[in-house]
Amino acid sequence: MVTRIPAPALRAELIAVLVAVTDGEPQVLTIRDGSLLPSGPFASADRSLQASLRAWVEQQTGHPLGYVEQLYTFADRDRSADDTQRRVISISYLGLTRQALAAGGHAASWRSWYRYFPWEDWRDGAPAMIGKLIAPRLRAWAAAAGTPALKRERLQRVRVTFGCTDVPWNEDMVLQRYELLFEAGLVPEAAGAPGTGLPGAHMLYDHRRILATGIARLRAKIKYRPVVFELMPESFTLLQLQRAVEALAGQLLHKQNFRRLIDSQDLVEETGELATETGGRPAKLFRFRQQVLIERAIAGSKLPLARSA
Amino acid sequence: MVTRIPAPALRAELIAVLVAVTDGEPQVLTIRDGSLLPSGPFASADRSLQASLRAWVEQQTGHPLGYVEQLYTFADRDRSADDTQRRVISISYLGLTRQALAAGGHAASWRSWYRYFPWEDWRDGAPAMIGKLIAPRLRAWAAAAGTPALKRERLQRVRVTFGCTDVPWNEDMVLQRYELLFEAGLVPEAAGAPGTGLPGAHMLYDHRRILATGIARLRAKIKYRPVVFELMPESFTLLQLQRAVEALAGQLLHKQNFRRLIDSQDLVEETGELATETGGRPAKLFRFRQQVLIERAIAGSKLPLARSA
DNA sequence: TCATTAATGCTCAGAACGAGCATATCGAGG
DNA sequence: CCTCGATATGCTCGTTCTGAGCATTAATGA
Repeated sequence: MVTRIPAPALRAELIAVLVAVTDGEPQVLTIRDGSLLPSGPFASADRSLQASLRAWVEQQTGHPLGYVEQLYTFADRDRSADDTQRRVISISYLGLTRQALAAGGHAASWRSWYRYFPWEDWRDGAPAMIGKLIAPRLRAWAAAAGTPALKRERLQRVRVTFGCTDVPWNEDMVLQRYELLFEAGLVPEAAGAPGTGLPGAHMLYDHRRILATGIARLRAKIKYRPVVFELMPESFTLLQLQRAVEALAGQLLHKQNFRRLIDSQDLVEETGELATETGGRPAKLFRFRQQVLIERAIAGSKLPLARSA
Repeated sequence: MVTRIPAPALRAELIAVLVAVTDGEPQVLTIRDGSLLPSGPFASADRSLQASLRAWVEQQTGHPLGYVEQLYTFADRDRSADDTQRRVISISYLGLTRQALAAGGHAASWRSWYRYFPWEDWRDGAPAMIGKLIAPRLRAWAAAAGTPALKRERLQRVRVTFGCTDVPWNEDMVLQRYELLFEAGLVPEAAGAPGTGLPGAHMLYDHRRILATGIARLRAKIKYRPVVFELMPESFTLLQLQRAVEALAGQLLHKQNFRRLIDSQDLVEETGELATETGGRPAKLFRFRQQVLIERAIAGSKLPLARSA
């Protein structure tokens, strides 16, 4: 069972989905004009994977990473083909950071993640493109299935992932939706499908899939772990906090319920100061109670979803 | 940013946490007299990681893997030290299988996972060892802290992870508990801590930690995904299903509420037959409605926890 | 027949949640 | 000064979810 045959040589690379929220937009760090996620070799020196990622990101972007979480590991044939098809193990991470700075070094830049997944942004209601473009094409793809059984299954999947009819929209299924589009040949990344004019920028290799994985993970996580605060400045108003959550979830929340939930969980405390920026009545400023991270490793910053504002 | 420096050679290994439930006991596949999880090299051939794992497990154990999910990837110095400290990337997986068979090949054997984590089994109430052995030692460790602040933080962590006093027991924190014991030097795996007589079998390297990760993941998962069924035979009674969930969660459930939940979710359908084995009134047999996996990728087989039977 | 073991049906109270109404406070513009 | 626009904040209501317990039914075996 423990076969200690020396396996063929591999190399490992780290791929990062770095997220920030600025001005109510969820941003992701990209390179090469937005066509790639930042990635680097695993510096075998003596660091762990995570430390290696941290060091490398901080060196590149110039500011510290808050929360870091492993996303997924996969192994493909080496894409750079520098060798004779050496295997590369890609280990992807999700990282949250407080501010989208100028992004130090080279050609790195922050982009709204809805640039890559415009259909995921429901903050202004259901995006028209779903009903007008995506759904028809997906149905056409389903209709083109070989057998009736396969056709039914495809339709089912379209219904479940893209909702719209009887099934409600589920903001967590980012990856499933992307994979469905991929399978249906509706994204340029799919082999033999030269970009069928669907809105949304694509990426090279499978980087858009990795981004989808990161978004999905983050959207799921904010519901039961207080990770949003990793993306907030030191002090903030409850509305800013709500806007950040909404940006990530791609959905608007019911303001009063959001507040009820936040303070029923003792997640924040008043700083005593007020913010007097935006038109209306000044809002109290809050800060995250770091304590809760120790008090309960569970926490749970669930977010109350609503249909409209 | 995309530095294409050929990284030093590595090797990759797959480590599996294979779980089955037999006779109401959660079992995990081990080798070497229970001291290791099964692991194998990543066959670089042309398979993906997951396919590689599947093939290798099925070849070794002789029966198919149901559900497979990646756990975690980490990189340590090569433990086997076959080379000059070549790095090894360990990719761990959680796999669910239907029956704990004789476990084909070599010295593989199934063991109850509570053999390694006896304090995690609360089906007969709070294990006495927690109050009598674990808690006192952890408190002693906390008391030995350098500064008062550190001491308070340690006590806090003990309270949160092991519950008992005001904080209720949380069955998901398997990993946190193990790591706490590790940090406190109460498990033989910790360097310089030659087994301080705590109950629970240990494993070599970090395999017990990996097992803890797998258990934690599975305990969390059964609450929102219908994965229990991967562990059940074709048809089963509701009580058998409940016992399986209880075995995994390490907690007893309220029978009526469990049933209410199960059928409110349309997870199962009657086969029409009855089971007439155990003493009492014969129970209806059910089977899992495979349909739900397509109907809603969400599903959610939450489990209602209760204090007692 | 009766004790035992389960399966099953039903109720109830409290918590959680979605949704909406109403009021309070600010700045800016007439 | 007063009103409007914009936001903060307080409170209520009905529904659903959930934990917990009571009661009844249906089989087996001594």
